[in-house]
Order: sequence, then structure tokens, then C-alpha cells
Amino acid sequence: MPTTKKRNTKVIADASKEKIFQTAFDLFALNGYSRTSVDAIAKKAKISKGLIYHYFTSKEDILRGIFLRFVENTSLQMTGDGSLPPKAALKQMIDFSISFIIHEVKLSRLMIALVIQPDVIKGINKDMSKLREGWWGVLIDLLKKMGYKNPEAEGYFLGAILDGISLGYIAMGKSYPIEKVKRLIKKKYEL
Amino acid sequence: MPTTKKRNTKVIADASKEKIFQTAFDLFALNGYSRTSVDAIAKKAKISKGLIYHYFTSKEDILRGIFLRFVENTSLQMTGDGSLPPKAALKQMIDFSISFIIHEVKLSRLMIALVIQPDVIKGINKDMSKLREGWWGVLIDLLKKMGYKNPEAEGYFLGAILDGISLGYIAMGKSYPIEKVKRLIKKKYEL
Amino acid sequence: MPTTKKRNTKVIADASKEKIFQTAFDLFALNGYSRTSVDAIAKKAKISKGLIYHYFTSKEDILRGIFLRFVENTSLQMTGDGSLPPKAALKQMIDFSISFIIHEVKLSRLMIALVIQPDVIKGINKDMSKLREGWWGVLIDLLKKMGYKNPEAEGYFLGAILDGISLGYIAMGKSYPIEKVKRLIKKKYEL
Amino acid sequence: MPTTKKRNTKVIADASKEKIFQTAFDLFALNGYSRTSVDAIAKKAKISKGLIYHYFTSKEDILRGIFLRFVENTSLQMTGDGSLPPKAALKQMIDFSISFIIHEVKLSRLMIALVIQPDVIKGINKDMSKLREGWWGVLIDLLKKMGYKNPEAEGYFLGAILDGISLGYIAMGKSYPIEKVKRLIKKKYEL
DNA sequence: AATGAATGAGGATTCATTCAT
DNA sequence: AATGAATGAATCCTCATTCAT
Repeated sequence: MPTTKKRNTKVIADASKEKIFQTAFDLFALNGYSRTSVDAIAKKAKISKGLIYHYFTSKEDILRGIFLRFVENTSLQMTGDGSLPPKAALKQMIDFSISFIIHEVKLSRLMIALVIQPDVIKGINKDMSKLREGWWGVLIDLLKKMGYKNPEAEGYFLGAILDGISLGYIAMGKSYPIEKVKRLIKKKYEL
Repeated sequence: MPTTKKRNTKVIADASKEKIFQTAFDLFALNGYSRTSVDAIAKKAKISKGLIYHYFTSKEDILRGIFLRFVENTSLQMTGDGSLPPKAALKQMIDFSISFIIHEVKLSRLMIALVIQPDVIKGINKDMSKLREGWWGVLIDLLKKMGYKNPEAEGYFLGAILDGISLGYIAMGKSYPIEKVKRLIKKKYEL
Repeated sequence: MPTTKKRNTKVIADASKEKIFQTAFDLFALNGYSRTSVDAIAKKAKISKGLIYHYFTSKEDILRGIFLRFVENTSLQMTGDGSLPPKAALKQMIDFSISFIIHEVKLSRLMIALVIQPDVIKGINKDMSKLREGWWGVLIDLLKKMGYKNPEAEGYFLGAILDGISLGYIAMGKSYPIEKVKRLIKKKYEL
Repeated sequence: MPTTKKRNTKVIADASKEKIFQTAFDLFALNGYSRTSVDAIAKKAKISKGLIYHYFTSKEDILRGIFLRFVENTSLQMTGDGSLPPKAALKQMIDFSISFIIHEVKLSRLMIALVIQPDVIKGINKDMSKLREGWWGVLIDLLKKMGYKNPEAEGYFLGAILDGISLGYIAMGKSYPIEKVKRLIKKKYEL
């Protein structure tokens, strides 16, 4: 049964790779990329350092993998599948964003860290820019459909609000009045 | 004579310390704190590594010094001296912020890096929080005086916008439509 | 049937082993022994790393195998089968050597690397010495038959010339005036 | 006495740097460049690894330093100062070379290793080529002055002999009949 | 005040080899 | 015969910090 065998092996392989992914993600999000050593990942994942380099070409490569997975996982939820009417879609985007900001603080922090570190992680920067501009493109589109006169500026404006809230929430945690601010946003966009 | 001597020495000492300050600031802003080595600072400042540790107890201590100085230098410009009427003061804060975002990209990046790295530089975190909350306190105060119903949320809202714009400008540089967004802000607050 | 099967298996096995041989040889010659990883051999040969250790006990063992095969392949061409008269045999040796130096630069380099690295590949060193001394023994013999007074010294002398030319050609490539030097050799030995 | 102080410091500094030089040289010559670890150098020199990187930018940099020193030390002895008549100068070159081959086997081996490893030590390769071609240039010049018809080929020929002898002596040690071969050379050039 | 030699604990990465399947 | 996951020691290099002078 070569098929079964193969699948087994694959599953096992995936188990290790997955462990590396998860552990690296936890540590990157917790302590930041550069303060997380490959050694620390190996130790926490209880695997050998060598195995990490069996699955990834470099520490940066792990980060790239994590980032791409993040993109996959969030894109659809973030921007929707285009089936909703503009107003509902905008509402969903904002709700998802605020929810993400609240529940994924560490991940948000990691992503912002990537944004502001241009050269460190070169391979990711382009994708990161694309992602952000993609999101904002969707925002702009929605605002256009909703009849805003200056959808581009409005899109960047709303994008900035969400980014800024994320930063504030990272800095202040639960003492940040995120719900109140959210209500202001909804009021502004009549949602 | 001793007095003069002392003052002279002090001046010379200050010259060295100042050089360290300036150089470290440049490098931190340019390459980030962790990617700047004490050695690099010494070399660029054309002084010895030992001298740095004569004036500062650690690399972190340099950053602390830079940060405190930054606070001193910007606070007044940012928040004004209280002599302006609320609307003018708000206008000044926004203008200064946008100008700072545009002209001090590297410094902005450094500051945001400090915000999102809680533990790295422990001594700074409190001051940083105070600073941000101070700014926002002033904002809230102004909005209150201007008659806004929900000045707290509005203050955090405006603060978030400015932070978000900063992040966007760091990420995209001149392709970020900062002037257009600025106009939206001014329109929103009727400035 | 079992016989055929066995033979088939053998042939397949040989095919894999042969692939390893060839690939390892190429890479050793191209990049040197120590800079060639077992992994690189496996990848280029499109077989698994494990299979290499099925056929060879170690990386060194591969090199040993390559070397022995090299000895087998070149010895006859180098020294002839003893059927030629001394002068013709000497001419053949020189012609073959020069041709080898020109057309097998990488292999020459690998062989010289083995000569000057005594301990690295212990198993080979003896064979290498035997080989060289074998060649020179034949040289000495030929020169003796040709009537040279001091055939031993003359043999080592000629051997040194050929080695030195090889080194020069490795170092300088086509800018080395190998043909002119060859003519000097032929003139010296009246060939 | 800043001068004295400085000189003292310099001397001490030189002592450490010199120790690194000597130790690295010994180990490189004994075991080869790539099989000598920076750690091994540090341990044998009884200094910290860090100090090595205080004086040298890389392991390769140490080798470069050793090589340059070698060039300085041998060039004059090898090629003379041009004051001798051609025949005497040629004699001196040959004598020095043979003596070097006999007494500096490890160093010879290291140098040959450098010649045949093109890319490994990139910075050195050019200098190495220059050095060799410089020596041979002198040889050619001398042979020209001595009235040889084809001085270029003759120069390369003699150069090859000396290189070849070096290789032979490295491979065989004292069982290599170097004196006999030397006599043949002298006879050939009527020295 | 000032120097820079010296340290040693990491940090990322490579690689020959083993082993379960 | 064949795979490739897994190991762990070794390697080059960086860097904050200390200290004698």
C-alpha cells in the first residue's frame, strides 16, 4: 500500500512541520522575530535544530511561511467573497478587523513589526505591501459603491483608523476604549 | 579657576556625550535599535567604545536618553502652551503631527517600534505610555472644549487616525496620499 | 527466473550506484571534496540520501571508489601495455599526460588536492602514493632502457615537470603556454 | 608620555595579533585552511574567539594576512635585488626554492592548496597569481639575459620543475630524491 | 575623560550520518 | 532497494559589556 505509506509519512512530516510552524509563530508573536532564536524554536518544539533546516531554508523562511498562512487564513474573512452588498461588506470588514485587533494582539504586533522593518525581512515586504494595498483597494471599492465622493482618500482614512486602533490596542491593552471608538466608526459610516 | 576648569571639562564631556546621542539617534532611527551595535555607534561617532560606557550604563540607557530628549523636544510643539483657542490648538496639533509624519519618517518608525516592543526596553515603556496618553489627554480636552459629545472616544479616534497615517506613510512612503487624507481630517473637524 | 530477477536487480542497483559515482565525481571535481555535501550528491543524482549510505559506508568511501576507478581507467593508457619500444612508450606517456592536463583540469585538481591532503582521506593515501610511484617507476624504467645514465633522477625530474605543468595549467588555464613547454620537453627527450 | 603608552599598547596588541597569526599559520599549514576552525585557533592561542574577530574581519582575512606576510618575507630572497649577474641570480633562485621546498613543507602545501582552490579564498587568488607570474617573469628575464632562445617557455619549464618537485616532496617526504633532481637542474642550466 | 583589548555567551546555518518504514 | 525524517555536533561570526591603563 504505497499510497497509505506515503500518506502516513506525509502526515508525520506535516506533524513536525506543523509543530515548527506553531512554535515559531507563538515565539515570533510573543517576543518578536529577531529576538526569537532558531534554537529556542527547536527547544520549545522539542525537535532538533537540524530538522528546522530540513523543512525551511532559513529562519526568515519560517516567517515567510507563517505570513503566507496568515494571508490565506484572513483574506477571505477580511474582504469577503464579494457576495454581500457594499454596506454589509464594509460592516463585515470593520467587524472582522476590530475582532482581529482584540483577539490577535500578538499577531497584530508581529504584522506591524514586519511593516515597519523594511529590510530585515526582505522576502515578505513585497507581499505585505500587496496585502495591505489589496485590503485598502477593497475598502476603496466599497466606499465608491456606497457613493462616497472621494473614495480613495476615504479608504486610506478608514484604513488608517483601523491601523491606528490596532497600535493603540497593542500599546494600552484593555484600557483602550476600543468599543467606544468602534461605535464612532460605525456612526461615521452609518452602519 | 577651578570653576572654569570644571565648566570646561563639563563642556568637553558634554560634547562627547552629545556626539554619542546624535550618532546613536541617527543609527537607531536608520537601522533600528537592535540592529545597531554599540560598536557601530562608537565608530561613527569616532570615539571609543569604552567612552560610551562611561556616559551610559548600557545600550538601552542610550535609547532611554534619546527618547526622553525626544519627549522634551516635541511635547511643547505638539500640544502647544495652552494659549491658543481650542480650534486653533487642534489645528496646530494635527498640522504638527502630519508634518512630523512626513519629515521624520525614521524617527516615527523608531517610536512605533518602541510602542510595539513592550519588554525590550522596559524603562521606556512607562514613559512612552505616559507620553501617548498625555497627547491624547490634550486631544480629548480640546475636543471637549469644542463641544464634542463624546470627547474621549473622539480623542482616541483622532489619535488612531494620526497613528494609522504614520504607519501607512512608513509603509508606502510618498505613494501614500497623505495630503488627501489630511484634507479629510480637516473637513471632519471643520478646521 | 530467480537468476534473471537477481541480475535485473543487480543491474538496477548498479544503475543507482553508478549514478552516485558519476554525480559525486562531477561534484568533487567541480567543487572539491569537502565543499561537496552528501545532500548535494543525492539531489543532483535524484536519489535519496539514504541510498547513498546503502552503497557506501561514508562520504570518504565514495571518494575512495572514485579514485580506484580513476586508477583503473588511466593506468593502462598512461603506462601502456609494455608492447611499445621505450621511446614510443615515453612519447605516449608524455602525450597522454599533457592531454590529460589539458582536458581533465578539474580531475587533475582533485587528484592534486588528494596528494597534498595526507590525512583527510586516509584510505586513499597509500594507493595514491603507489600510483604515483608506479608511474614514475615506469618512467624510470623507460629512461633506463633509453640509456640515460641516471634514470632515477631523470624519472623524478620528468615526473616533476609534468606535475608542475599540471599545477601551472590549473592556476592559469589557457594563458599557460602549455604547447611551448611541451615542445621543450619533447626536444629535451629527443622525441 | 603618550608616546610610550601608545607604543606599549601597540606592542601588547601586536603580541596578541602575532599570537593569532602564528597559531593560525601553524594550524593552516598543518591541517589545511578549511579543516582549521576559528575555535581551534582561539583555543590553541589561548585567547577568546572574539579577540580574533577584533583583529581580523574573518577567517579568510587571517589567511590573507598570513599570505601577504609570506609574500613579503620570501619575495626578496626568492628573486634577489637585481644586483647579481643573471647566472648567479638564477642559481640563487633555484637554491632558495629547493631549500624552501625542503624546509617549509607545510607552508608549501598550504600555498599549493591555495593555488588549486580558485573560489574558496577569493581575495587571495589574484595576489597568488600575481606572485607566481611575478616569479616566473623574473625567471624568464634571467633566462633571456643568459641567452636562451625561447626564454618564456624555458621559464615556465623551470617553474614547472620547481613546482613539481615541491609536489613530489610533499607527497613523498624524505624518500623523494630531491638532491639528485637538484643536481640535474643545475647540470641542465650549467650552474 | 578616554582608549581599545579582551571576553564569552549566543546566533544562524551546515552536514555527515542514522534509522524507521 | 529506497526514502527522507531526524539528529547533534561543529562552524563562522556578532555583540554587549568589562577592565587595565
